[in-house]
Amino acid sequence: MPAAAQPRRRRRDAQRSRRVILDAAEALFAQRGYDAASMGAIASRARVSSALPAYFFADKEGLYRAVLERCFAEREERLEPLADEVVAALGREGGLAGALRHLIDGYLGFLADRPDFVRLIGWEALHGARRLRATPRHSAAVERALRAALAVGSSAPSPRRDPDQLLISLVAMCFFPLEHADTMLSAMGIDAGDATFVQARKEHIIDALMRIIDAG
Amino acid sequence: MPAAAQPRRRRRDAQRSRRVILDAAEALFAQRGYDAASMGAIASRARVSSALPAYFFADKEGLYRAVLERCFAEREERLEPLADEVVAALGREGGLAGALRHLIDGYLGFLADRPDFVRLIGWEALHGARRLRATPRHSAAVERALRAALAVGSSAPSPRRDPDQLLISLVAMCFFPLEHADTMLSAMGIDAGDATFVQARKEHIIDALMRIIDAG
DNA sequence: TACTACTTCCTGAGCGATCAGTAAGTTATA
DNA sequence: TATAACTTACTGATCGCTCAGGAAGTAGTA
Repeated sequence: MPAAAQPRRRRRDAQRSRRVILDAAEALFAQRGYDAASMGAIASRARVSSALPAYFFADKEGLYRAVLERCFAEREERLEPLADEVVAALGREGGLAGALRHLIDGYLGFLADRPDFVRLIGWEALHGARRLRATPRHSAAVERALRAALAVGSSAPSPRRDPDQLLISLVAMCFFPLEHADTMLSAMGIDAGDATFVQARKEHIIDALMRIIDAG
Repeated sequence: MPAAAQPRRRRRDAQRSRRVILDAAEALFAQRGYDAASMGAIASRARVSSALPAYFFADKEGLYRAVLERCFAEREERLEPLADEVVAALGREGGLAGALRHLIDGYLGFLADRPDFVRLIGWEALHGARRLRATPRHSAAVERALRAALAVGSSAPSPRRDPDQLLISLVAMCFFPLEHADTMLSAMGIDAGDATFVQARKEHIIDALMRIIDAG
């Protein structure tokens, strides 16, 4: 038989199996949401039997939590160094403007690189963040960077320089177009993936934040 | 028999039945999402038999679409007059500032009055707005008001005055805190329903937009 | 008014499909 | 051989939907 269909029995490797299951689960949970992502579909995508996910992660709930934990851990790995860089940049010549640009650039870059993360957060928001409460979910990285930036600006406290409000607006301006690419942006005739739009969006956000902070 | 358990057969009323079914469906679709809102639960909440929703609306899909259509029609009823008022306010003494305040006030008021609408849009966004394409979904009201406001400001065209970018930021700043009350705001220790926060949020948005537009 | 014919509204029961979870069995590896 | 890795087969529950039929209302006719 020349090159017959080789069953190609794969070597047993629990770590690898866990990983491919987590990958498949992340993709399907992000794409379809918790309810619509069936264990069978996850197993099928991971090319394992339908019972293996439950073997490693106890049940669907456990698998979902493992996905969340891995996503949030990755967020920390990306945003914590970013915050350090932003704080460092505040002391250099570019000053506030350069630091703010680095912050927005890094944050938007993270969101663009991790669409699954954005979608998982979206599902969680609609589910009242019930499953989020069990996971370490507070990333103070962006907040830390923004507060540091505010500290070097004019020191006059003002309602519009309220760090909380500013942080919400920052995240909103970055997050919202990704969440609503198929609703609002599509209705406006905008392709959220278009490079020109993404660049214009970034410049708009940086400029807007500088003006709100009123630096200079 | 003194006041025995009266079955209280209710008078037949197709219009009323349609309405109570739509009300129940809207509440459950908004709360749980399309998949998790079962026809049985909807019927139960509407206090009708489990088969009546399908009798009136053909199937679950039809019921969902009817809910969406009613919600979007109500949005038009609220936002179109608002846009007219904003345009009218642009000509008066308050000028740009007053008009912008009226716009944000009205838009935030609508969103606060219709949490079901906000949540339904959220579910739709995550589902790729598949079911939204069939309904009239484009409300140009806010866009119309904003463009009119921009026209009376300084006429210099600038990237930061790009009406599209500005509209996205406006909606993002208003919408996002409502969508992510249980995720980001909760993680920040903020109660999104707190009156003080809501007021501060409104002032922040108005001030931010004025600064981005750079009027005066 | 009284009766019949017909339509619309509404219910309860049940069918087929899907899903999460489990238990028992099989194979690879140490 | 003992154990961990993995599969196959199965169960109970739930869901969307259909269907037969009954109750309520309407129109026509006398």
